Amino acid sequence: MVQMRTHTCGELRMEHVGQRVKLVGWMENVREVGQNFAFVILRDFYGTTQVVIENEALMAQVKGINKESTISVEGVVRERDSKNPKLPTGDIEISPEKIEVLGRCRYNELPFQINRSTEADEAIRLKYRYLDLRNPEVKKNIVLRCQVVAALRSAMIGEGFLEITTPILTASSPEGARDYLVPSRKHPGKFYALPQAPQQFKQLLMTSGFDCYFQIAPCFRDEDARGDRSPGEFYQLDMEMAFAGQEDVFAVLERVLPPIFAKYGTYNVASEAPFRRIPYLEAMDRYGTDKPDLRIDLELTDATELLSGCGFPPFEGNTVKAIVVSGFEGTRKQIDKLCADVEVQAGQKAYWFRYDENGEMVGGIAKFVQPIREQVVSALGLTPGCFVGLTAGNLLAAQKTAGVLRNKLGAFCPAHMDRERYEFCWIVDFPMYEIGEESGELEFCHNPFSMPNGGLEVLKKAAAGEIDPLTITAFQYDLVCNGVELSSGAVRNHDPEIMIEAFRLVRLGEDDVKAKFPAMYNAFCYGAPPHAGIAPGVDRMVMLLCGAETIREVIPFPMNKNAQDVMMGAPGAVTQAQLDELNIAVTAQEDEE
RNA sequence: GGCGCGGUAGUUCAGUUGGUUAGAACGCCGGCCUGUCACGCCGGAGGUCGUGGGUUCAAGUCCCAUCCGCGUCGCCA
Repeated sequence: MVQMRTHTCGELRMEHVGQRVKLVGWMENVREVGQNFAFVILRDFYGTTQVVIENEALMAQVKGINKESTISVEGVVRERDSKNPKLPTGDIEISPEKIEVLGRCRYNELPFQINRSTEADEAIRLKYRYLDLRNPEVKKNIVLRCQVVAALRSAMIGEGFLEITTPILTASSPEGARDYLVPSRKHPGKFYALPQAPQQFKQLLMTSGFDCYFQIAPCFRDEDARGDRSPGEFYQLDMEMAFAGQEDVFAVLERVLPPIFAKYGTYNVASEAPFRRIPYLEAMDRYGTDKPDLRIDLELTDATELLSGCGFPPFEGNTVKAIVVSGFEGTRKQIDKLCADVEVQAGQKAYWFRYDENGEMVGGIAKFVQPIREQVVSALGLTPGCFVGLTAGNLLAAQKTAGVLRNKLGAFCPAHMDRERYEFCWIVDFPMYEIGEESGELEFCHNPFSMPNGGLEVLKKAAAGEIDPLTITAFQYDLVCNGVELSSGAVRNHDPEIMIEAFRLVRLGEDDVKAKFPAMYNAFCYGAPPHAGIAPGVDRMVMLLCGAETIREVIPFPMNKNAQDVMMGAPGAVTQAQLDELNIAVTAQEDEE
């Protein structure tokens, strides 16, 4: 068989000069620099190689080929007259004898220029994703993703974990996000659901006696998108360990992640084990969020006692949080922009004043703090040149708004944020219960599978009214890196008795537990091991590693914000015959374009 | 669903208090050019200003409605 190529476009060097070679690739560019004299740039996955055209026949042929056609070039490698040190193959070029078109590009005008695709509108990039991905800059994120996934697999296997796949077609789960449903042909009126996570399956694997499980698992949730949340589907490094607790899970990821972040990351500094553990309440208090960016050295100060009575109406009777920024250099315009951004993102206003070089309170709400200047200076520890950002509201609103303000201030002040690093932390001790905003009643704060700290005893005390159920914490934890929530995990509740007691506090009985999670409840009645796990998001991890602005840059074929694949035309209409077979009647229809 | 920003040439954008024929860069087409590498120079084609109404002598520009995209909040056990 005749070889299609002898080399790739990235590998020819001076040592190959004189060899006869055959290259294939996309015709990226033609630079005509004289009559019957041109340079053709050939690109494949591995790189680019220059082909020099020096006679009338080949010139005529090349001029008849649209850019981005695939071609094969057969010729001799020779040293360049003028070398290009910027290119790995910049010392050589191909003097062709034969050029053949393999796949003609029928259009001389593309939707966007390949090497500038990242500048084009994202909707067009997604529609022509196969062209967008030809751009080496775009492609490299996907390549990185493959490398990271391979490294994660190899590290987890090295830790003694087994990769086990779990079903994609499964049962709808009553808790959590909205499910993607799949109709059942053989069972009219019944539906499968795509898993929101392999949660129940991995716990069943533990009950089956597999000791350490992991999976690069696809997860499906029908919820709206965000910059860091792809609609529809995403991947998790899902893992679970039997006869293990919180610290065992932490130890595994503390061994697995830092080397991968150090090797594949944009920044090569990553936190070392053990990562900082921050209780949930402390994180909210000091950073105003449960996913703090620890690269920012600013913290929240409570200024309620100091300022709620200062006469500024929004502070009256509210919690007030302050962020003191030393050495602040920002113009009035920049401060206004910052506060406006906070308001858009947090939905609440931020206020400010400055303690200037002359020891005067200036700007923003300065006139309210001027009368109590000395108390303010000593309580907040102000030094001349300090900026003070302020938020107010009920405790949670003041904290959350301050959390947003803290991130903006960090981004604005390089002196207070060393970007070039990966800062990990564990957020621990999440509350088990909360008062639901709509119901006004006690509800599970995160998920009902977590083991309460204190076990059965603490739940019974709460049921008896001896303690406030809101003070119960769960063995539930988040892994956070640079302000991004990488994953949630928990020590699971493996004891049916404790499970029933936990549900009883939210007014659900044993029957409800059995009805909602039949497989797990039944399985746990046959002797379950204590177990714990976690599931870091693969997409978000890769996003952090390559410094991408949106999660779509690390997904080969992402959907748009409205959960549509405009390239494939999904979701799309189906035939009446298909619907009939599934016993499905469509009651409303979107207008077709 | 709420709020914010945006939609003008193939692409990215500019377009003044409403006022002549809606511009630029890149791309495309043609010509010149024998060492380019973001090649260069000259010329050319290319527009339902998202869509529909309205105000006006006159609308890319002002008003109303609507569609689409992105961000954000809700949502994401």
